Amino acid sequence: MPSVVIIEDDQRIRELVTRVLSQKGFDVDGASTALDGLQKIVQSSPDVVVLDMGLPDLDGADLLKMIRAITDVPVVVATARSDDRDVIRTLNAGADDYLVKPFSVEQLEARLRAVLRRSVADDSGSQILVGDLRIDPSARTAILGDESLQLSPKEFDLLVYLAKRVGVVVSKRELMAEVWRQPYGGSEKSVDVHISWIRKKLGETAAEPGYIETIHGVGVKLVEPS
Amino acid sequence: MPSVVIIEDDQRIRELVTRVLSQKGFDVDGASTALDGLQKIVQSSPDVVVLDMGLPDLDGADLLKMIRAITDVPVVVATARSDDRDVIRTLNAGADDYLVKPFSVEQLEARLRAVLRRSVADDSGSQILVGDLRIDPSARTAILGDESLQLSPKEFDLLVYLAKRVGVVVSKRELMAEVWRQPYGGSEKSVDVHISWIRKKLGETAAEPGYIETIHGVGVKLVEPS
DNA sequence: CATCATGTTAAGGAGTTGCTAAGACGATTG
DNA sequence: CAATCGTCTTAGCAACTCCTTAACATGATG
Repeated sequence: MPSVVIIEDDQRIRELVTRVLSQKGFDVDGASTALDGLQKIVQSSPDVVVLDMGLPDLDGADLLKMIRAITDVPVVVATARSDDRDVIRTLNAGADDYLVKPFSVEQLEARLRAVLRRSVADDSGSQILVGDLRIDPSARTAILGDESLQLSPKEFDLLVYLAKRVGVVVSKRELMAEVWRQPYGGSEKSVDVHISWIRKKLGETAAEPGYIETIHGVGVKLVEPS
Repeated sequence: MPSVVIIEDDQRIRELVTRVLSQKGFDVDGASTALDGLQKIVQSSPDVVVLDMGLPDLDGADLLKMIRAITDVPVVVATARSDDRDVIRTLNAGADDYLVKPFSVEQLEARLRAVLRRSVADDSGSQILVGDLRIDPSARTAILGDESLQLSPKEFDLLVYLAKRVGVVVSKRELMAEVWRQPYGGSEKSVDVHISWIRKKLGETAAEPGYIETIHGVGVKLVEPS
């Protein structure tokens, strides 16, 4: 079930959209202010965001920039102005699609589904090689030597994130933000546990590191084993 | 001209700081609420942010995390509490420096310039070479000849700080402020101990210096061994 | 030579990490 | 609709690392 956060100050519109989209099989969360919306996005990592540009407390373009800075979540913008330059500027600011008010909920649904389809498809990239480790992000496979590794989703994402930065120390904070998509709040203990699991599957331990090295008080890095 | 965003709800303090810092050559932008502050940060990408932790509309720590999630802009935090654990928690939450209220604008200016200096010097891209010593800040590795050095976090940070200023004498006070992040008091004895440990790992002593030289009564410097 | 700054080592405690196990949660299946 | 499976999170404890402090030694300075 795709999840949506809708940021819209007009209560009637918000409730209407929420009700109809819920019926259509979306998991909808509403916010009436920019700050509330930001928080909800961070907390629930929705699949798509609907953003009204005419919020009373903050310029819509600024909020869009903030959202873009935090996540790559697709954003569908609803605007009252139909000005061409405005639309272009909005799309340049990082919106994935737009709607001109007043819009029907059916229109909105169509846009949402289009955006969701697009975001599923866009996984590009080639293989990553580190030592005897071969990782294919788009196929979601990891092969060590000639043995295929059975990694859980999070384990795989974590390994890919490290593999894209071979030799560079990455902090747990960064991992929470980038892999877990929880820029704040989240406990960083999960990182330790997942690292431990990956190490086990790679046939190594923290005491006898091969690919994954811990830098005490700083983070971890993936390296070619020596 | 360095630009500053100051987030502070007390109008008198905000205006005072704004006026004085403007005279000193800063481009100052004030915000009285968390949301306004976030907006200004996104809009103007300042060189540094001054954040009062005692905002009425949002917990300071939360706002700090949000700022951290959005940008890497340095943040100097002003707090009313001088509690040690509090300070530590604040720095861990991503603050780059802190001030205890009430503070003079001169103190603030000094902290700002320190932070700015740090972020300019933060050329973390490349390696640093001194004699047979090769230091890579992003991988957090230090190699002497062909032997990898096992340095603790503080030892590494200290060595990097010295290595970025080869041949320049650095005082212990400066090291306490810049490496230990304790601009005020604080025993400087730890510096001696850490220097000693680094020397040992570099295979030298104070009596037979190689890379690290002491200038009695002044400080230490890193040099190419002769 | 008296005094002060620095050098070095050792020990304690605070904090971090590693790893196992148990619960929570959702998806899948019979 | 219950049972099962896979996954993620949390809790907890052991092991470990690191930093500080203290204490004493050594060296510099006037």
